[in-house]
Amino acid sequence: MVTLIRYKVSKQKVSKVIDNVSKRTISMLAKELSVNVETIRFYERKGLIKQPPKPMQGYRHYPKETVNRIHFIKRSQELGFTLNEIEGLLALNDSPCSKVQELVNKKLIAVQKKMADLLLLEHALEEHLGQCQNNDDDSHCPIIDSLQPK
Amino acid sequence: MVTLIRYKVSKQKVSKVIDNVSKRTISMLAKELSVNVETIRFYERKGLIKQPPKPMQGYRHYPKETVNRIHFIKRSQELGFTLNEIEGLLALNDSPCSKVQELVNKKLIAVQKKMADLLLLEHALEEHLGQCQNNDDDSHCPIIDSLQPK
DNA sequence: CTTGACTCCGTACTTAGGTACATGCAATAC
DNA sequence: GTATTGCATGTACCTAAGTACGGAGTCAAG
Repeated sequence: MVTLIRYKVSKQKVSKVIDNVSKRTISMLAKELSVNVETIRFYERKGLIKQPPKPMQGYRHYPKETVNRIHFIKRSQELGFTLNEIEGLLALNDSPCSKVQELVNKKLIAVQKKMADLLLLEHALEEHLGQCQNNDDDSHCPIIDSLQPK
Repeated sequence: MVTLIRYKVSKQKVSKVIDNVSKRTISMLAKELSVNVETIRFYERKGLIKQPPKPMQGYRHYPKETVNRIHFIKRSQELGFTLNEIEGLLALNDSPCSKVQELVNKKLIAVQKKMADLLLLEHALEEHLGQCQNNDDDSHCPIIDSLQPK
């Protein structure tokens, strides 16, 4: 009987059909999410995801839940949140909306501040470049001079 | 004779008058530039400034040149250059203007790219916050949902 | 049955820009 | 003359977000 089943339906196919009970090893999880295996281990060490128990026999396998969780982490990272902040977001799962808004708003303000800084920087760099427009002597650069004291 | 001179002109005053031969120890240098002593040592290790020779007796003293050099470093940092890039800038001291322009222009483009990224981020964050506007249920936040997969 | 690929686990290394500490000696203050 | 700063030197530590490695165990294919 057993051999018959194994003959007809390979483990690979089973894993694709019955998703939440499939043997999703760490490298399969990594591939599914396009992240490095080491990154997953790192998140485990950080406590961002919980490590599934190791069966007496064989390797650990990861539930769909872990996939979702890492997905959440990655999306939040795209929004510019640090892992520490994401830890906070994850803990906020059923928290009042106002709390979440507070965090997101803080991040928004930080982003806006960073942009303002970069705008100043942009102008300063442009001004420096402007000095070179009126410079006939290519062997010496006014930018270097203007970085020198006094 | 010696005592007479020391009586009339204190070491402090001498150090202010004859600047390049004054005994500028590392902590005086640090104070002059408002940087940490450890930072100067770090720059020495990095090769950004050269360590003056240690006299047989007493402590090292630093020439005005080092003051200028660290000044240059700090100004360049304000323009967003990394220490590695500044190493390049310092080497460019008498290089053609076009080379310097190239470096500065590269930095300008990087700054502009970073700003564009942040702008997208800003919109994304604002949009997430917008979802909360139409949310009556403070006990559950739509932002969290929208970070979840599918 | 052996080979190659994968997992597990702990630890170390990476970049950037410093900061801190431990030890020993030098110089200055009182 | 001693106590307190200050310097010299080397090494370790810090954050962030991973990446790499070494050794042992395990699994699957040929």
